[in-house]
Amino acid sequence: MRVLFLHVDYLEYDVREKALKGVPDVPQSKRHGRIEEALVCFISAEKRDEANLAGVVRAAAANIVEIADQVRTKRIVLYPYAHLSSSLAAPGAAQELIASVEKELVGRGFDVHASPFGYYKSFRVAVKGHPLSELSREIVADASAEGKEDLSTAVKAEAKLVSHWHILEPNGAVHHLSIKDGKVSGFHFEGHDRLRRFATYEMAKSREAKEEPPHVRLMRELELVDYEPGSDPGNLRYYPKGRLIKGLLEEFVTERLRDYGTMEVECPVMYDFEHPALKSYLDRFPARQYIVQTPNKRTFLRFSACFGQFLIMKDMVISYKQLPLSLYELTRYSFRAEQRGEVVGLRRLRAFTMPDCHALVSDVEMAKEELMVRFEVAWNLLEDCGLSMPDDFEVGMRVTKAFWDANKDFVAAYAKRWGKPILVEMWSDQFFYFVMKYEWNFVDANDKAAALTTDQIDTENAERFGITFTDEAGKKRHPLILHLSPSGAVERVLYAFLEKAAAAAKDGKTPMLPVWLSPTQIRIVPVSVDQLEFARGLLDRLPDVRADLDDSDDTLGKKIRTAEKEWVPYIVVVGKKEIESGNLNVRVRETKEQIEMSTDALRKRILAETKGLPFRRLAEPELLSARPIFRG
RNA sequence: GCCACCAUAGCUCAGUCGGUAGAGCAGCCGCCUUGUAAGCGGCAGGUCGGGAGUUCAAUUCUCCCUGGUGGCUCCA
Repeated sequence: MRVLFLHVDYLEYDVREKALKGVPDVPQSKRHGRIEEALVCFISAEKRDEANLAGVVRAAAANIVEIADQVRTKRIVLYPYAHLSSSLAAPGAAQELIASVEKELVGRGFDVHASPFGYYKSFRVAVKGHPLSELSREIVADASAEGKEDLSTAVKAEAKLVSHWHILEPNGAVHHLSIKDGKVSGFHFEGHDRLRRFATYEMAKSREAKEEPPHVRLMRELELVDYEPGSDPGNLRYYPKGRLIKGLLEEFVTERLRDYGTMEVECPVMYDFEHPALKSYLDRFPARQYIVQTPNKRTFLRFSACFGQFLIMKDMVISYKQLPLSLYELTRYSFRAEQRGEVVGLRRLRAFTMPDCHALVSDVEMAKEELMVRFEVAWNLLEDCGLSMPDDFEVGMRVTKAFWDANKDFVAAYAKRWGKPILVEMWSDQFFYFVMKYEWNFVDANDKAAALTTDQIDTENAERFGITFTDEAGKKRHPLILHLSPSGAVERVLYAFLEKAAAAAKDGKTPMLPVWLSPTQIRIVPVSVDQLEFARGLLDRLPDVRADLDDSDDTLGKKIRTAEKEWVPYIVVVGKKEIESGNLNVRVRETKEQIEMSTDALRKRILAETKGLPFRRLAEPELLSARPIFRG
């Protein structure tokens, strides 16, 4: 069946003479019609429709309802129109079909007019002209039915996957969880409120009406990151201060991975859809990629560093003596065409920066051992960069039943090392390429969980990509692959810092970033212009920290306020007293106290606080008067 | 992707029952030269997100699009 849709101001027709013999006479009262504000459907029923009239009626009604909803009209005109197809259905079938569609639509509450079938008619029509006002569709019963069938095959397969939820305590105790009316039971969550919220988030998947996550306002107010309407949703712009913070995090994570002993590589961001090794990997997730048309092939943008590194690994010659062996890349970016409604702030992006480190191991024993080595790398990394371990996170561990049964000791040891109860999801079958994975989830004020650190034991991809190593016996074997993102997406680390600061502010504490990430570490504020020159001299004595100078002619109170709004951790006020004494009056954000110390003592204090962490100079000019505003 | 809501100055917002708009902050100029979160005065600043429709007239009403927010769905 073919349908031409017109959204009209009016349609007016006059019935002329019969086009088909044997159609019933039309009474004089029905020989003229005028319908206003309607969706007009010119319909041609086709030969193939006769095979499945009911299916076509259902599909047609669904299409018409969809478009009527879009143009927001309840009035529909069905206008038999034979000229859309060269393979028409028999008149009887066509008539029956249109009548059934009419009945179906009336049943759904639409105001339906059907113009007479089998007559020549003259008509006048006024089409609205907006983009949806003219559409044509080819409606096939089987196609829509088949489409549903395909979808449900995948859905069915996934539905077969049975999840069992548990809480695993550090002492090894296991508690089965169940959920009823959105309430999780089976474990006493006293003292573990965030774990309860995380478990509820994972199991119930339902959330109360909440507001915008606080980090979205903060990331813009602090002139760190912003939306970029000129790109695609989830592709952000970073202002100098945001780039500074992100760059420091990137350097830090990469440095820690090098210390761990990985080998850094760099891979393309786009890959050939038709590459045989990628095809089967991708087939399960066809809708999620960004597509790029190159001059001669269709490619997709990488969603992680996985296959870039796998493609290197499959060409490598590897001995068992070299295992465990790992490759690393900080992807800038990984691209995922996430659903529109899911993209928000720094929590869920379409382009994000992810450290990704894949290790080859010979067997499960080595996998478990190496996974815990990497556990410590990730733990120390997060702790040293300023997050609280394990307080700021909740573990979600996913295992197959087979892995759980065979490695109970290992899983229990993991919970013991973590030091507080963890959530375990157990799957009846291996549905994904891994037998075990864990994530460290940050649970924000809106009870949304975002996974940061994650590691997985992958049993499938070495074979899929043809990655091998030679074992002691001289035989080629497929290794297992660990997939570690030691910090998770760098953007999410910043998200966690901002959400943490917002939560602190809500508790009446002063929100701030760790000193090593603060865009300005020291703000020098002269009491009046008389101290400007002295203040400039101080900048020279603070070469290896981020110190800047408020040289505006605002009042002292105003300059303090400006610095506080920027979350500057140390504010130095210089007036006559300080010039005389040579000591500085330092306002410490964290403790809200004012202390007196020498310039060098302050410098050393900051160097001590940021020891072992990367340093970058100021992202903007050191004189505030020389700085543009990126966002009011 | 679906449903709902939102989009007015750089920022936060008010307003126009259809006759093209206003405040505070920020900016600029001037005065003040300041002791720990907003000194005073003046000036400038808007295709009221974009396109189309209705209308003598649209920022206002209608439709579409874009961007954002919440929920759903999703989350390798």
